[in-house]
Amino acid sequence: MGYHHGDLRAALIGASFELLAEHGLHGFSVAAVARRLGVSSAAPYRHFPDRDHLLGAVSGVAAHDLRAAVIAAADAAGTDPVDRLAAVAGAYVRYVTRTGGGFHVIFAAGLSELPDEERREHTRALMTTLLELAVAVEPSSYPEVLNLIQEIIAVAHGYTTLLTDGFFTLHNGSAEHIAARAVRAAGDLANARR
Amino acid sequence: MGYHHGDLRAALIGASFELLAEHGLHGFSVAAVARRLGVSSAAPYRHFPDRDHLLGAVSGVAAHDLRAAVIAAADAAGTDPVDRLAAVAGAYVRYVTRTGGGFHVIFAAGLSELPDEERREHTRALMTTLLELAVAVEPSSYPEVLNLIQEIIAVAHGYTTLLTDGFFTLHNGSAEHIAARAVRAAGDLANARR
DNA sequence: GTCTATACCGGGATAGAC
DNA sequence: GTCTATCCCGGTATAGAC
Repeated sequence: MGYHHGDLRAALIGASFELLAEHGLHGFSVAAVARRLGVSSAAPYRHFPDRDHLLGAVSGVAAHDLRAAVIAAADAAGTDPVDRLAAVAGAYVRYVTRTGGGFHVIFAAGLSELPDEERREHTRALMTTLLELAVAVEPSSYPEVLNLIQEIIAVAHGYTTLLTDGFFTLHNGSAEHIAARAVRAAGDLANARR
Repeated sequence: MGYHHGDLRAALIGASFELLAEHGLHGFSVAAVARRLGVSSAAPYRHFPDRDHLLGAVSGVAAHDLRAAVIAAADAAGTDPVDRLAAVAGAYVRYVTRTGGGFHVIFAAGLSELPDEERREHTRALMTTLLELAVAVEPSSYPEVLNLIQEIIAVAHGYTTLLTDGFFTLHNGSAEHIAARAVRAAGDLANARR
């Protein structure tokens, strides 16, 4: 076993993302993360009390980084509220296929019990940002705004999971291709609500 | 261990659906299926050579039953092609939340290697039915029709996985509620392509 | 702060009795 | 056709050495 020199805690989170991106939540395990870093299977437990706490830390980083990616994509899309909201779907597909940190990780079962205030704050900020982008399209009642953003999330998440599950053929199955189609579908949904 | 009298093969497939519906693909295992039926963990291997062959049989039944549910929902929706196509999303949400047999099972990794001709035929028939419903909305080029039905599937599958992952609150999270919202979103997508 | 070693568990799969 | 018994593997987690 190699001895890890440096910030093992951060390295564990980074390696967790690699595993999630390559093999999904199913392929994530404390043992596999340790193996990838060349440290013993006991080493992670010096930094995280158990599997869920490591996954919780990953979840917090994912919520934070996904929010940044969403904001960047919206700003790159210009000033039209529909374009900005539709860009969310593209950012989601790209971020999750690249890092594995989607809503199934951010809201993974068992994590809600963790009293991790920093993580809760990141997920809350992410949802607030998404709601703000939706309210710019349809500034009506809160339930309708929530409905709209959930529609956008559903189509983006659906495309992403179908892609990572190998549903699409190689020709139609690049992340860029699917991201573009998710943006188009999200734009259609947003326009229908305007 | 109880001794199973009757059609254990069929019982194994039925118990597999129960497990999938309750705990998802993650909670599916040959041992758990056997436990649920009160038979020994070795008994399933008299009917299926390994885990993937059992899952493959489940996949074939799911494709067949999902197609029937889709056809019934389309017919119940009337004659408007958009309504008929949108009904697909509702049928998908209802069928998968009830049985666990969604596209992630029908196209589960490893199953494509199985030379199960009956299963292949069921999945092919399902896709043909879906394409027929889509082509009635937009009878243009094949790529556009494929694109449309994949959009519908993405939004239906996205809503379903978010629902089973506990993303929605209890108030907004009943299967019927989500199914209705999937139908509305699918209708908007279909209308945008018409 | 990381290692080695270990206990425990659940799942996949097989051998041989009945 | 199903059972009991068993083996192997990988994952979670802990104890104690360094």
